Amino acid sequence: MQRRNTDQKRVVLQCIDCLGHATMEQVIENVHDVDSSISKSTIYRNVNVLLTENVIKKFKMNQVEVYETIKEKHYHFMCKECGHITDLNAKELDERFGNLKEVEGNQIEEVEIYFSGICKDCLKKKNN
Amino acid sequence: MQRRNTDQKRVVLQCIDCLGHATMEQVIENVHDVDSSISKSTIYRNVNVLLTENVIKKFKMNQVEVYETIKEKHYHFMCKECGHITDLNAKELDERFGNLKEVEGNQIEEVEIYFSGICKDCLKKKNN
DNA sequence: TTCTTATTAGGAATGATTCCGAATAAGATA
DNA sequence: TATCTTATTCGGAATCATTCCTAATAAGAA
Repeated sequence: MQRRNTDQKRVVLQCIDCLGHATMEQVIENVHDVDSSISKSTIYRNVNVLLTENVIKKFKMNQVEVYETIKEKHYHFMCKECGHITDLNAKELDERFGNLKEVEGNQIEEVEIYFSGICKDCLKKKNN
Repeated sequence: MQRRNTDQKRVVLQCIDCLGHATMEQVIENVHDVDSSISKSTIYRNVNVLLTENVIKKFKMNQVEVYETIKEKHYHFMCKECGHITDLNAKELDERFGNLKEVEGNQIEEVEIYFSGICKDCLKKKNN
């Protein structure tokens, strides 16, 4: 099937990209801020199209489903206080986690890691 | 609120326990095999009760939401060929992952790790 | 055994997501 | 540029998992 580029698809991608991390609810809200005539079904469809095109990806942590555009490899940290998700630089963590190829006879192809705790900013607030 | 033990709750827990890892669909099916008069809403409610009581936990990997009883700490490996989930012994992995307390200024309290790839059994089949 | 009230069955309500069909428009072709 | 094919859109209906509601039931304390 020949894919087409539409304004609607561009808006959906742009919203996910500039939000950084977004729930479906936030994507819909943001898209409607830009153009409220874009229907929900179009937003859902384009999110799925972008997922199958590997332009964005979806993950879930602490019960929250989140979309983001695919950039360099990194990990996620969610703050239990403020709920904010921050990207963690992959380098430092990859040295630790990246070279695991086999565990108990099973061949490992992917490792998903989600960190949670208290973020830098909330730690500061607590110490004041 | 004073919690009560009911047959329905016991059946729900027993089913999750002996299934090892179960989707909600599998839990419902299994509970109904034992006693088809237990209503869906009762199953859902008890699963949620067991979650808040920290008797079972829920996690999601590769788009599949799974329930299991809480036992010793371990990690999960999902096979991309057969879809089966196996537990990985925590010891070996904890030495590697367990002692990370801080990354980029954020205080880490929990680390969730999900492995996927090709399991022992599917590797064997491929090599035959 | 009695009494309080947490729990249940079962069906209705909810809400997120997908489906559908006629209208529109992307983009290939001449 | 005009024409044509068909992917995409809108928007409302359909779907489906989950939660809510209410009268009836039963756990477990007294």
